Amino acid sequence: MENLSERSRRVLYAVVQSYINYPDPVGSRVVTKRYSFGLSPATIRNIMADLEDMGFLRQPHTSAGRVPTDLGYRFFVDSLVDEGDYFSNREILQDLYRKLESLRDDIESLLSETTRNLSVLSHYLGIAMSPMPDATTLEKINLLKYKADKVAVVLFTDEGLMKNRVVSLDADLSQKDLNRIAAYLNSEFSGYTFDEIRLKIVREMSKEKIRCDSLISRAMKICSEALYFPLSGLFVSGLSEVLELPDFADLKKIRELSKAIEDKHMIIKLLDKLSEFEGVQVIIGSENSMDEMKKLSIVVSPCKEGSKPIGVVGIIGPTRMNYGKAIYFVENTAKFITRVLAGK
Amino acid sequence: MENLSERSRRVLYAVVQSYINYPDPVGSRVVTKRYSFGLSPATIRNIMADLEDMGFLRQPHTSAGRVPTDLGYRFFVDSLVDEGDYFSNREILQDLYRKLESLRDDIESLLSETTRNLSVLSHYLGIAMSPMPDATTLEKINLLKYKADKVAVVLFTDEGLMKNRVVSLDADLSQKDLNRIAAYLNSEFSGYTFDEIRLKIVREMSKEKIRCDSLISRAMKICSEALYFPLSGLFVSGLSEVLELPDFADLKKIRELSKAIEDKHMIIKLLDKLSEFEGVQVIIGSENSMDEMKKLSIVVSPCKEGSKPIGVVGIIGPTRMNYGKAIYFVENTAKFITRVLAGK
DNA sequence: TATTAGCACTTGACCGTGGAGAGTGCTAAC
DNA sequence: GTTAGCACTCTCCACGGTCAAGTGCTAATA
Repeated sequence: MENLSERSRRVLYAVVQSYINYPDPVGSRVVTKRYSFGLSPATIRNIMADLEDMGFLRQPHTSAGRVPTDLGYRFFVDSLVDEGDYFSNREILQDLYRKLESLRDDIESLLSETTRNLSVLSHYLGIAMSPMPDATTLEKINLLKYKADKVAVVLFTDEGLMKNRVVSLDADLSQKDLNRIAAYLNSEFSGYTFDEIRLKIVREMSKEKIRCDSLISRAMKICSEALYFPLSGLFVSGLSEVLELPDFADLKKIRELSKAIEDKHMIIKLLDKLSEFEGVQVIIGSENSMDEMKKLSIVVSPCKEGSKPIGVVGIIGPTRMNYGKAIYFVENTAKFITRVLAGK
Repeated sequence: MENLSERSRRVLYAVVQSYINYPDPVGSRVVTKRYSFGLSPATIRNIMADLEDMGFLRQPHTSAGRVPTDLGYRFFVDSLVDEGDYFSNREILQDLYRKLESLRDDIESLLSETTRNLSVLSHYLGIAMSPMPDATTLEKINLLKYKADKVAVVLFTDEGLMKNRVVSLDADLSQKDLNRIAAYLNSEFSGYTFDEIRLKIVREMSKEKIRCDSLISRAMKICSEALYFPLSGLFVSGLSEVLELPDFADLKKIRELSKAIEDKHMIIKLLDKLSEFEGVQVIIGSENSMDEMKKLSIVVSPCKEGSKPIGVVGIIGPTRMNYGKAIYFVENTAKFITRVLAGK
């Protein structure tokens, strides 16, 4: 990448730019016309041939123009300087954030509305994930009696998230009993991550088999059931937006896409991995290790409170994506969510 | 419909049956071959022409076979007697229900897994909706202190549903205060539907302006905020299943479909209307008043406890749907959900 | 009178052809 | 090093002709 001449860079940049704006392979003529180089098409052709040899461009077929490879996009994204030509969007975003702010106490709605809005603005898929329960720490646990043999377990996490589950009991405990159990659980588990708590429970339970203190073992049982969360909260929206793009004009690609976004486990795994890093990240096509995503690009940013991840927002689209815009939206939205969740 | 001869009925039935199994327009020949009438194709042609005049069939183009109209499907569905040739599915369903039973305490997961399974079994879209909060009645309300200025409101409804919301306060109330407020709210609102409660709140609040008892007005404020639910829980899944069908082979239809299922409000409105009725209902194509659904069919059944709706499950697919199978699945699944939620 | 055989007709699907257009690589000239 | 010119390649699309399916109609038949 370093051995690219300034001129070659500019050509590559122009090709990517043009292809992002118009979904047609770009030929040497349009490069000279749309981007005023002082060069003839023939010269550009030579440069483009070089860029192809280096793996930045490719030709769909012999007599077509060139299209960026994933490597080409990578170069483009890396050399993308924030040009700030999205100021026109700034006000739209501000407006949007004002509206979303009212959902600050309902993280599920907040994220789901956020993805919807991200998808409408960007015309790609909007995604968001609330933090993985495993990595978050328990602040407080409450037990509420509910019907004769059921108890509602309400969990508060340190980042303002609330989870709840109903657990069936094998006996009819009074609210007083439950309060005692809750107090015990709080003294044992408060401040630990859910992962740690699960471990502790396993250890305790094996001990309990011997001592068989019914209150404690009951407490453990309730807790271990309550900690079973089927899925982290994942929100994806904007399929109909994406279907309007020429990139998904044929049935095969649509099927791939729909399979990809139905496989929530895969996306969660992916986002979870990405949530550890700092700032906006761009994963382009084949850079992605997940097979289903090898023809898509992802722009994500974790929302962090200090160094602790408290969620992820992002955009999924074709590799031919307007990365500048996507990064701008994701970056600002992540900041907004961080502010709302952590803030005040 | 009554003036149809037995013979015509049989032909119509055969056409629908054949078209449901093979997505090609059916001609007079296949009717005679696949369904052993003692008649020649020519005779069948005459009958089919009559059926077309009566609006049960139509021709995609002059030299193609016939395809049922929505009216044709309607006839088919209405004269569908439960033939019980789905016994082979009975065991699959039993297995499935056994697995789902473990989710009995988590209505969200239960419904979401149910739709996923319905879609895989039927190859259509599986849908489910938890009851509309408006029509359900409050059993108990709990307030839990959470951070300095926030309170978690946990609502139990009579049908085993639990909803919760975090509400911000303008003052730092102790848990004791909250308990008093909760007790007051329970005494006032327990046993009423959320709709009624909303009304009562509005009335109370206007009175309170004058009397200005701060506890009560605070209670009302908390309650009214907590009662704002953004959406009833709607679950739709199986898009990738549906995309395999020949009925959604072209881009335009896929776009329509994806728009339709992204418009959750529309579906909720629709299901809500349908949840009032008894038993399995089939809405075929243009019978549906919603524009987005005019090319789709819906098979739904409410889950009821006594006369009170506690949810809806169903299937959405093309009008060329295997209605027998769909009805069988929906009927049994609705019974299962009813049993799980109401039961025991 | 109801049914059927026969036939002409219509239509969409399929397939090869051929021209237009776009874009290339190469060569030779500047 | 750059560029004009040119032959070449490839896709796209419109055209036309054949094929098969299925129809409606008419006349013959039971």
